[in-house]
Amino acid sequence: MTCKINELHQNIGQTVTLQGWIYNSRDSGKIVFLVVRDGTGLCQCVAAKSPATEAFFEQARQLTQEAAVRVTGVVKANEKQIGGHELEVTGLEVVGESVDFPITPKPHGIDFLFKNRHLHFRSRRQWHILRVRHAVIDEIRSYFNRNGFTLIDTPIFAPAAGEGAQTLFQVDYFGEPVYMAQTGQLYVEAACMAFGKVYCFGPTFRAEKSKTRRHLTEFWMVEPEIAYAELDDVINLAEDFICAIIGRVLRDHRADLEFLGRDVASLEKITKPFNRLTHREAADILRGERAQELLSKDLKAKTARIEEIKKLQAEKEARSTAQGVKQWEKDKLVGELAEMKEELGDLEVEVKNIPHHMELAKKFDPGGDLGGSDETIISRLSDKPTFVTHYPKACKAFYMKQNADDASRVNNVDLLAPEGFGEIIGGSQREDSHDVLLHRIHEEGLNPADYAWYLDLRKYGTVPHGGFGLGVERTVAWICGLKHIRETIPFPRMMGRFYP
RNA sequence: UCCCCGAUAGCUCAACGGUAGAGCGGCCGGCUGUUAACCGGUAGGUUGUAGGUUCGAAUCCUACUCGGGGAGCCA
Repeated sequence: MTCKINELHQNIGQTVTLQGWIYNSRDSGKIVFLVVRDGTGLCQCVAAKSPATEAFFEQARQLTQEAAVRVTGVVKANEKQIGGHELEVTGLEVVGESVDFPITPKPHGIDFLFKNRHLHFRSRRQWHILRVRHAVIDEIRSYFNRNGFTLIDTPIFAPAAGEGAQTLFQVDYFGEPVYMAQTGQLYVEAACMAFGKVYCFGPTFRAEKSKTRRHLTEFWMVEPEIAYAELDDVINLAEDFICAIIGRVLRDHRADLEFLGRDVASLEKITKPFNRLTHREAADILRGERAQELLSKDLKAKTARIEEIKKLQAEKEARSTAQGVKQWEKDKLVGELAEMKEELGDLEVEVKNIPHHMELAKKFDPGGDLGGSDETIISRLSDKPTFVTHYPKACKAFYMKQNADDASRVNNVDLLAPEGFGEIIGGSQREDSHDVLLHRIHEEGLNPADYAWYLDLRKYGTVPHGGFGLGVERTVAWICGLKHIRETIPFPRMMGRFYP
């Protein structure tokens, strides 16, 4: 009987066959330990040399990393092992050999791992992350589906430049220039006038020349849009939606988060209501004492941590080269030293940047956009996500609804994830007045002819409406507590990386 | 577009301007409870590319390529 590793607990004492790949193997001459993975988990399979195992024992001893195997054996409960089980092997079939699998259980560099991404996500950490991604995407779809939204797929080839044309990938479309979509928003606006509540969900493309831990050139975005809605409705939807996603991951993927070392308690604090600040209030915070205090406290903590690491480094380095220390301990120390070196590098960059960020915050222009460091400051002030609303019109897109009380501001919202993870949602109420919208198109120097169909929406029964976009990878990075977004997508596309 | 850092064996890294090394992985051998197993042996290199300085360059200088991080911009 074939069986998946995550079903082993139902089969204790039974003889089952696992179909999988060798994750790691060890042998001591007369006993072989095979760690097998099958996509649902890991299981250690043990074969001791005996007349019963004679037929396959030598073969088992020579199995290499990632060889494909069918392993038959008796399921034993064993609390000490991964998953709490062990398989006592009674039969083995090699389905596919594996020669010189490049990714070993030892540390590798990022460049190497992502050049081998097609093999990299067989490893445990990546497997846990991509399972969380799956759950996040599944919850996104089911949240909207159970709340009366209709899925509207929007085109990837888009005719005109929406906003900043420099950030669009241009494609030759039978001799005409078209652009890879960087949002489906204009189209879902049309669709919500037909269906009331809609969402689109797919890949979007940005040609931003950004080489940072928060950027991909191809990423997935979900964009709900609702008719008869004002800014508060958009915010309430976003808040409820984020809680649903977090709740789902906490319910079904706690073990994945724990493997990743995520502080689950901080995710449990993500409950309604989130913080709400206007851009003006955010500006006051940034320019005030609170931001400076936060940053100088941060600076002190990080400087102290650097000293601590340096001390530890010296100790571990001495121990790792000392006489009579076992090789396994040296290996462990080398690994720890590599991690410390990385943390130290990060900390040094941050410590270098903090004074600059303090300056930026102090001099923050209340009429300008929030920069990356400003977002980080705001998002560190609380355990909960923070909505920042009513940005200056000048730094936002033409389609955002002009505020009724202050024409220099728009009814928009960004959601900043806590712990410094930054912006994961951008949204707004849309401009529903034909004349104001047309005026804004002119103001931005855009060609009204390109937006004729979009302006039509304001001519035939225009209503207040709005929506937002949520970046899937940034959300997954936040939930998993990852510092780099590239691990959250199976095949990342970044500046200078499009293989495999 | 700008700033900082890096490139040495398949991988992760060492090497004062003076003969290029270790660990892992591979291969061979040993070991009946291993957890990144361990022990012994073995193969493996045009030091990213092109110039320059020098008696002598992995090491110093210049340019380029590629990668990492950050600014701007953004989800």
